[in-house]
Amino acid sequence: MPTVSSEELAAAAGVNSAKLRKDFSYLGSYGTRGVGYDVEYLVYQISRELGLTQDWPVVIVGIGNLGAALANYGGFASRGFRVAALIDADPAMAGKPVAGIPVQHTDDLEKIIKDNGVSIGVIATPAGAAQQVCDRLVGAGVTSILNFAPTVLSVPDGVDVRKVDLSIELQILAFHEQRKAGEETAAGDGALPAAAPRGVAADDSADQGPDGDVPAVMPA
Amino acid sequence: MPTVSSEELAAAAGVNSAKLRKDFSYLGSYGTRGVGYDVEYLVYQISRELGLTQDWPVVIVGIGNLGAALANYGGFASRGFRVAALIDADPAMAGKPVAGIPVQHTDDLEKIIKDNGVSIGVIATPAGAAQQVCDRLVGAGVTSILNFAPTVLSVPDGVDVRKVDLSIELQILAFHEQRKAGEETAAGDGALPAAAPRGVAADDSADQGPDGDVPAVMPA
DNA sequence: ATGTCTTTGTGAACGCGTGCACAAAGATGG
DNA sequence: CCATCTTTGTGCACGCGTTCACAAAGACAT
Repeated sequence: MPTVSSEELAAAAGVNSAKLRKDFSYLGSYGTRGVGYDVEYLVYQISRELGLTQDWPVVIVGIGNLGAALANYGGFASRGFRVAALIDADPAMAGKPVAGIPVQHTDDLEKIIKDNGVSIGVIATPAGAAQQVCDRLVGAGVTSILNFAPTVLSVPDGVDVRKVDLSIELQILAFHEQRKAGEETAAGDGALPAAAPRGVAADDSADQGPDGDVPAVMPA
Repeated sequence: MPTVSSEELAAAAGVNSAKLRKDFSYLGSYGTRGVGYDVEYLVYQISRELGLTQDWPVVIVGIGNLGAALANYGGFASRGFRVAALIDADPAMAGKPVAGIPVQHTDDLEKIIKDNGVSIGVIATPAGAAQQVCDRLVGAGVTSILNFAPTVLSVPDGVDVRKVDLSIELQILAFHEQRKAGEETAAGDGALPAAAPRGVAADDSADQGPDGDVPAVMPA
């Protein structure tokens, strides 16, 4: 039986082994002391807990460049997601296949949602249409929404919304870039004391993920 | 002189006023006790600290659906970003305008970077090309990279990389979705004790952003 | 069966960010 | 010039997640 120890896994992932064991313990204990974790069972358990073993039908609304990019994105299928339908408000798009899936018109949104048992919707429309599309999705039974439009959506309780702002990551890079360059240029006219915010200047670890890394305060 | 108090700002943003004041204090103290913050100066200071007043030329490499979506994305300009060039490996793309900017061939990558003084690069290529493109960008002087390709890039010290995985947000939604549905279905065959991980079950606040919200452990 | 050795699972300590509460600062009015 | 009132700036305490460190559990050899 192939096994791995928490120590090996931790080294490979660059995290603390105790944290890893504690995380695993929340899934229930199925490691064997003195041996480690059964690889196959571990993969299965994590996959199941994360929902990777399920089939999640999703609809993408707004088939512009971004919507098309998402429809073509290969990373979804391997994570248990299946693009059940593409929806766009432009009648000229209707019937045209994108990523092998024919685009359907917004008029049929409710029917599409219900026929496919969709509970997750992706909004890739212009900002102006986002809230309206959101309302219709929720009305049709969608309870989780991934929003790429630059708008804060309001939804009833029980509906999850996650907003992805493509420029925020760039913003964070620019913020760090500015710090790199700012060392020699010193303060300009504003007389900033250049006090180091918590953790920002001391950011040595080369993580590649979205984490608390930059001051959170800033309106849209 | 128009002013705002930390209390007003906090109420509008839905955060704690003390946190807000403490955050502002890291930019240096320029509030007036008994009055509040000078709006105009506050906006200027935050904009400057976040790099919004600067002009950040960026290049986008890989003009597929995603690259085109990024090139067309309106949110960049208002944040101080300017798409200086689009680069693609396909000779058929060369010269063709996307979002009003002519696509240039990968062969000229180094020259383009240097001529435009670009320090931030966006990689929207297929996974296979990402590391190679990354190396060339870094070699040409780019010190910050936004990576949309599903690959962990290795870069020398001093170069920042942020990885955006479009499926992770969906994953998080699916995870919550599963919890919503899982309440009545109870445990399956795996005999999971359904112990509530820290903070996940107790997620009442309806935030819409990427924050520590889901277990971090999972290989790519 | 007994001892040793490896690795898990977890109680306890630590560190850090957030929120509370208050003293200091400055405006404003008498 | 002094009193009062508002709002900032910040020391301190609390809560939570991470890390340490070790006892318990099981495998494996003798």
